Amino acid sequence: MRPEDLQAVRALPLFATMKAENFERLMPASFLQRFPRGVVLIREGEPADFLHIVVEGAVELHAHGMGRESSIAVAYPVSAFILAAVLKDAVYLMSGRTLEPSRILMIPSESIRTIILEDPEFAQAMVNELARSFRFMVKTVKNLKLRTAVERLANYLLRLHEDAGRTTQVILPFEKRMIASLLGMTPENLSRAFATLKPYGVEVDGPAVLLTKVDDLKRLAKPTSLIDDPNI
Amino acid sequence: MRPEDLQAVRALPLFATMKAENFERLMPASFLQRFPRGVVLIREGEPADFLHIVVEGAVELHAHGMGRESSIAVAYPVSAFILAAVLKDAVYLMSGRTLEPSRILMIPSESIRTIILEDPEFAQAMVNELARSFRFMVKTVKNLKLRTAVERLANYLLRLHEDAGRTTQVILPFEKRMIASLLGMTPENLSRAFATLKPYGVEVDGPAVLLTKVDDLKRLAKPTSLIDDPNI
DNA sequence: ACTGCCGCTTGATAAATGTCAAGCCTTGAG
DNA sequence: CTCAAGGCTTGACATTTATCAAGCGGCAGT
Repeated sequence: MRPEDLQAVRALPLFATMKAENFERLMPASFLQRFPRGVVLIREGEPADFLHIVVEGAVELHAHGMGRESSIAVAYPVSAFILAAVLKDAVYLMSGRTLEPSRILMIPSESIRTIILEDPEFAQAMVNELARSFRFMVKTVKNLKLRTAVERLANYLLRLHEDAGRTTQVILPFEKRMIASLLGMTPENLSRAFATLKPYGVEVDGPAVLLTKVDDLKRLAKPTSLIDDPNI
Repeated sequence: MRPEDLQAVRALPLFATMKAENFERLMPASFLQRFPRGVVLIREGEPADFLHIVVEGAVELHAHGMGRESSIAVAYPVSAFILAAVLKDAVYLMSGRTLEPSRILMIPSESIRTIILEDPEFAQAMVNELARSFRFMVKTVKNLKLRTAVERLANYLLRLHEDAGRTTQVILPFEKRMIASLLGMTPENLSRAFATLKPYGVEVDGPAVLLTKVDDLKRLAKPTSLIDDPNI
């Protein structure tokens, strides 16, 4: 790995607190690699030989079953994905595919499991990442079980709106079929959900969406921090 | 806490590996308490002041929203619930209610967060529990997004069948409306799902269910270890 | 510029799921 | 024993969501 990359990795929250000697041990066996868009990094069912960390870009986590496929989440910098599989020395439960050209840090699982036992600060960083991931999944389940498709879309748009600084226009970060899959519906149903939201001030033009009646939309969506706030 | 209880707690996987001195520090501030059935132990949105561990009995974890309610999981001995909230010093994302008379060990969150930094073995135990919980939630999401209600019920029955030692008869562990909520459907829909499974050898008599054509049921349910095996 | 592909939308229809209401059966209290 | 309450089931119906098919429109490659 190049010196400047090493320095950048060392600055990541996951590695900033660990002991220097352990960082020295971890890195030589690791790779920081660039991937183009659309590369499958991991496949569900395979043993978790490496911990993957998104340093740059974005990775879609998705799963298969019953002849269907569904997106579960999108991992952004800087977060580890499939950390739980690595720590349990188990197989991946999800597949991972780059959504954009990305830089991925790959660390041998074995090293992670060794050092986590010896470095409390590193263990603490791993615990934080795991806890964050767990809570994200709980929110995902609540979103799926308590809301209809239209409600999920409305809340998703409101979240984009918040993240964009409450501008009137938000830009959908992915293709619509990807958003449909993330929200647990078919692309056709997403189109119809957008149509349903028109009276609530949602105007779609390709990847751009205007939210002209945010208050009305909120009354419909009933956002709650216990589902929609990524920082809680 | 009584001496024999202390001993039992010390033997739990979560505490068996930690240093004796840290165990001594943890316990005095903790309670091991009996609760009757139906007691609300924690409420979503409240700050996570205590880590709760089910020592005996069972606890339903459920969530509210949009005027609806849904069961997310059931915690059995010996597992911690809401561990992530404690570690992040955040609010609970789920409510917890005893399903049976239960013994619950309550440990101040503050102590957990302190000792996890000092005791690598304890941190490791926490990491294991967190990783297990995370993977459970991933499987829950896959179950919800990839399967229909009938398929979820079929797989649930097959799991009970496995757990019971592949006997022809399985006993539903909860009231049907609770199972319906866990599986993400209404009680009415659960009744109809049972009826749909009749041609696949599923005969219901109150809480007892006969599985007379397990192979047929499996062909319908298509169980996969990546969703249905709790130990993977 | 043409053209084929692909993502998206729309319509028609089907399937899945939820809602409301009624009735059955068990259970527990009086 | 009687009876009320609650859990469960069933029927009728409404709503939500998926499926299938067609067509639109932008975009990349020839």
